[in-house]
Amino acid sequence: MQHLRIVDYLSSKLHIESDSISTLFDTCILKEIKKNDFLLSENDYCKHTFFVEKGLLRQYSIDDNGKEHTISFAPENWFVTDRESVYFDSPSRYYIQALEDSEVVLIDENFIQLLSEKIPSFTTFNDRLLHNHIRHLQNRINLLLSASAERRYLEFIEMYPDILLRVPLTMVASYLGITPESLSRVRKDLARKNFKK
Amino acid sequence: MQHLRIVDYLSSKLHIESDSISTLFDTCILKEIKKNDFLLSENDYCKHTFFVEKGLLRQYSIDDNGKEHTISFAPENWFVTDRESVYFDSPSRYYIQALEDSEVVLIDENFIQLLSEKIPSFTTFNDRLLHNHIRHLQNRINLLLSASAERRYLEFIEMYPDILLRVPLTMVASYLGITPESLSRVRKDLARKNFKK
DNA sequence: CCTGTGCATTGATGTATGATAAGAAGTTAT
DNA sequence: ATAACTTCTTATCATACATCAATGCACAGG
Repeated sequence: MQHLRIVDYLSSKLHIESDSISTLFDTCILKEIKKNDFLLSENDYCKHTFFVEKGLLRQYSIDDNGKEHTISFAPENWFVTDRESVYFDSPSRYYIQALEDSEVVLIDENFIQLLSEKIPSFTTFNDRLLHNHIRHLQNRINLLLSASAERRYLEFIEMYPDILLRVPLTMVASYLGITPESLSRVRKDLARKNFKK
Repeated sequence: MQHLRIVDYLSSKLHIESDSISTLFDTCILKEIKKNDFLLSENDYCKHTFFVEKGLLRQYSIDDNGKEHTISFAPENWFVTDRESVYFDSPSRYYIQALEDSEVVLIDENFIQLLSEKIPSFTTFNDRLLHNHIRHLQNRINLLLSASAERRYLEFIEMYPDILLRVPLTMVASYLGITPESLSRVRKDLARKNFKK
């Protein structure tokens, strides 16, 4: 099998030799997906965690008025999944779509089980992932409760400067909870302020 | 030691006899705290998970303008903590305060370790708690992104009918991300609509 | 009993953001 | 190269929600 980024990623995070885990991934499925194709749709039962080898994914919901709301972006070396659907075996409320031609490693519960057995530190790492996720979600809630559109945008570019350059502003707006038009105005204001200084 | 709700709670969740875990809690600290007192303040390092035996707690942040934003409410039989601070050993951005005279069990990392060793199913339970937390946070983000103040309020009363009756509306408003005045108007509108029907 | 304090409500007014529409600029397909 | 899309911006108008200020109530403490 070809060389996988996830092997390097895990070997660095788990502080182990990449050789020692490389073979574990021989059975893993590497899936290529074209721009705009879906890995998950609403009402699907999500069965995998996706690790992004290449490309960029977006997770989003669609509300009663047909509007999209971005839950997260996932570039290279990121995990993305609908934990609610996987863990509680419930129909998903989200879509996961490729924003660029991408490659993902499909990781199911059995494989997680395998990793946990073969690599003792993997359990700890997994736990860390969960806590990181919680930290991130809680921080985002706090921002949505307390910060203006402008401040949220500024935090976004600070946190994800790379992503800003790869996705349409429409989707950034839907991540921030505002319309594309509002984001356009926010950017205009910021540009003006920076010019004045 | 007196009888603890957390023992019943865990014995029911873990499907084990309460007698078999009761003694584990002999070393646990049961703390009484008065209304308006704090279990955690901003910049503290949170060292415990709190289990609410009695009373009601609130977790909230204060923004740059001095406004409070409620992160969560915790009534009897709930766990509350700042996972970010505990897990990543970082100064907390939140306050945890008693809204009523309360009693909480203090659970530190050592005790979690002990429970994991003595009760095999506890690890699974703990994992479930984390996933539940994530599910809850993600759903809330989705609501903040997509729903009006009215809809968020309706979801709140559906989800936490009991809490609505125990906390000032000001705090409900700060949970929903609106001002008390706006909440008052939302409620007025709803009352009018229901009357018309 | 009075008085202070906190909470909810209401009205008047202000503002940030939404809705709609249209055009400019960049991108993709034929 | 032209057409057909997307994306982004701008303008106008509309609205949800915020802000500010005042009032009424309930209730706790002296």
